[in-house]
Amino acid sequence: MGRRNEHTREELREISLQAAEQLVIAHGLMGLSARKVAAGIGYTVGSLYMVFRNFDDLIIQMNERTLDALYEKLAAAVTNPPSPTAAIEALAQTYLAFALSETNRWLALYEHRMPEGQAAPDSFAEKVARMFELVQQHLASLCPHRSFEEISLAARALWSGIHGVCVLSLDRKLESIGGRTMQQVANSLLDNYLAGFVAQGVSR
Amino acid sequence: MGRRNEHTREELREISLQAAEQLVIAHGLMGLSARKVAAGIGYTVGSLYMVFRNFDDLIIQMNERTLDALYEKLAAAVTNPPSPTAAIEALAQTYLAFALSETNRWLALYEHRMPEGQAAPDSFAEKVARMFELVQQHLASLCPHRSFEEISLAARALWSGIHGVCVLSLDRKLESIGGRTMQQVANSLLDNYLAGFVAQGVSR
DNA sequence: ACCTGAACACCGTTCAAGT
DNA sequence: ACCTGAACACCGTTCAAGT
Repeated sequence: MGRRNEHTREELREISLQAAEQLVIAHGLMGLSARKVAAGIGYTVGSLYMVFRNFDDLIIQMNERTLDALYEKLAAAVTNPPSPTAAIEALAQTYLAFALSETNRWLALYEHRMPEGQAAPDSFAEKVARMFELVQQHLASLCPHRSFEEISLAARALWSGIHGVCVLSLDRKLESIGGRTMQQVANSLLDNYLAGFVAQGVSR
Repeated sequence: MGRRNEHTREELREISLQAAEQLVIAHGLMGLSARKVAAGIGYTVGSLYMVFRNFDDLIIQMNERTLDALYEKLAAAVTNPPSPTAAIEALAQTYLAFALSETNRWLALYEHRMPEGQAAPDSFAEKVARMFELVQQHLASLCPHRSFEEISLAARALWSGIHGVCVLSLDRKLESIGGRTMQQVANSLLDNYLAGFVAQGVSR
């Protein structure tokens, strides 16, 4: 057997990642397996290893696409913002909306963990950093007199906070009862933090 | 074979959960398997199903123990607090310290997901709610004139925020660079949020 | 009633063998 | 060079069979 050559390596990679995405969208990261991806594209499991180093590599590459899609939406949401505050609120709102509409793909971003010793590739870390800088940038516009240190700390705190709201809201297991929407909680976090941040110096 | 009767059902459950805990502490949730737990206690895999409905049930019960341990530390940290603000800061600090020292057990709490349709048992949700109420209680002391609605929203926002700081700090994959400690980021979140919350009305 | 051992249906990964 | 098919070492889960 062999030598079908219907697809180039790049095409094989492309349809594999598309198939993986569909499986995750439909059944979450737990519903994803190398064998199912292979079946979905009409190849044998073994052929995936021509294109991906291993299963984690496939997941990481799929997740990088999700990060790209998320970044596009975030960047689009803050082109020509009316004010720095509006920009930061738009970033938070867009992040929440993405987590809500693309839930399974978004969940897969942090459900997946690297094996014990290994770390995610630099390309992955860079895509995360790129999103983080978006927050930092508009926070710097809001408080031009603050030092880089202060801005980066605040950006990290806000970003972590909004992320935490998503995590706890979408994980039904950890979700504490009470009919709050993600948006309400996120707005509370954002507004009160920014009020404190603008009014007083950044803490200790 | 069979009828060894060395342990009662309750003892079997106990040593299984202890073995599971050890495996998670050593190698994370990914290093846990029913077969390894069985090997660790000197039984066959099948016998675990006398005590646990399935593998998820074992994990949930192990995680409930972690929640208990966490709750003990949180509750102990806020007996006779000098002030409501100090109490809230102590809760955050204790939560961070637990995540840092018991990292793999803490990570297992939210790395584990229920299968597609199922939800975690009520006992699990109750333990989460109990921790949440601790925050709510001391936030109410801080702002006695605020409505229950406002307090619960603020508690949820703060709790989510602190949780987000932990998540992003401990997940090496999503961690954005910058030499901030978890404590610094959490303090920024807490202090600025509380400053905003005390100063102005709770947002929109 | 308790526990085993084997079976079943799944995994990720490798690799000799075919074209 | 590409791809398969089978093998390997693992999974969670079930259950007839033994004591």
